Amino acid sequence: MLRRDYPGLDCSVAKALEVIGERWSLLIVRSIMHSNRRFGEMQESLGIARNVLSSRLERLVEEDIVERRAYSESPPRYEYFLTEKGLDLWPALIALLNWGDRYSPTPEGPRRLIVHKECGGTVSDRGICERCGKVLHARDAKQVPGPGAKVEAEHTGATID
Amino acid sequence: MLRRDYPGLDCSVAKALEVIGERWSLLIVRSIMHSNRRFGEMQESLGIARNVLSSRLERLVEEDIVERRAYSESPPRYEYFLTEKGLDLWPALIALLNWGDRYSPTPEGPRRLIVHKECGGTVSDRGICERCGKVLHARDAKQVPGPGAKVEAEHTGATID
DNA sequence: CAAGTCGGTTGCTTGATGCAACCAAGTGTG
DNA sequence: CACACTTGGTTGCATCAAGCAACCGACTTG
Repeated sequence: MLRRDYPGLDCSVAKALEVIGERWSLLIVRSIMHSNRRFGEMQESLGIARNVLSSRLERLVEEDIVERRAYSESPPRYEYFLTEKGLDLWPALIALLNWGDRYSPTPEGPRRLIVHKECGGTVSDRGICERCGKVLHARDAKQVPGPGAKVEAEHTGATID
Repeated sequence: MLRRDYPGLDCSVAKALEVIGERWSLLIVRSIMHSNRRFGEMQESLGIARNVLSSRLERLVEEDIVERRAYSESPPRYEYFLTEKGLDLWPALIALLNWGDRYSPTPEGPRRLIVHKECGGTVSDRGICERCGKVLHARDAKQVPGPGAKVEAEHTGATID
């Protein structure tokens, strides 16, 4: 996106999009949710330009959506984790994922299935377990490959720690 | 956004963002949901450049998210409506709205409240009525100004027809 | 009959994105 | 001990999208 702000718009959707509405931002959040924590992993799995990934991560850290932690001092090496604010984007991602599944389907079926870790039930577009009925959050669910997944699909079975 | 596609990404979130992830697209959908149906209304309420609005609407019509109907033959005048596919973006918008409210709050409280038309209950971030517990869709809810709304807030009390 | 309305389009400038090359500080390999 | 490789970026450049203002065509209103 060009300017990331929507000046004068008194709207919480606009406020949200000012922060995560830039191209790639939500996909980076999703990628970290799927346990791609390192710069190179994200770059490769998303196919994003390195300079753009760098600037997006910087912004996401500024906005307290992502946390950057060193796992090695020398040479300096970093991993990126979602904060609570970042994890709270899960319902929006689930809603978008379901919309994408419904309207850009693969012939074989959903690319991914979201399941409730505790009971194994599938998760609805509202992030609710269809078996036990609980309203779930990011940590309660995991992703498993669905019938429409490509074989070389990135990082299957990921979970949030 | 520059290129609107995310080539090689086997992910329904990416598929969704290819369609509605460009800057302004979701806000245009939201604007039509709030009964801004005409070019000039949307342009003014969003503060978007006219050429950009024009190209976004064209794309949204192509993608069958928005429908363009003439309400006058001569001079040709048009109104834009959401299709079912467009209305199905409601859960994602609600999720983003709630996230925006939580993390970019006004001191006074939410800018907007979403209420269930039928029973008047407030609607949760999952699009569920907090009074009667029903899972709602776009047509079941309406928006009313909340305590954090600016006085000149656009089009209050809008509903979906 | 001049000014306003509506729904755009055109041209120009600015700025974001994509791509490839480069860099720095290590580590592993013969 | 030299040389390639890994990781996590930065830099420079070309291209494409967004913002802005002006214009336009077909009416309608005063």
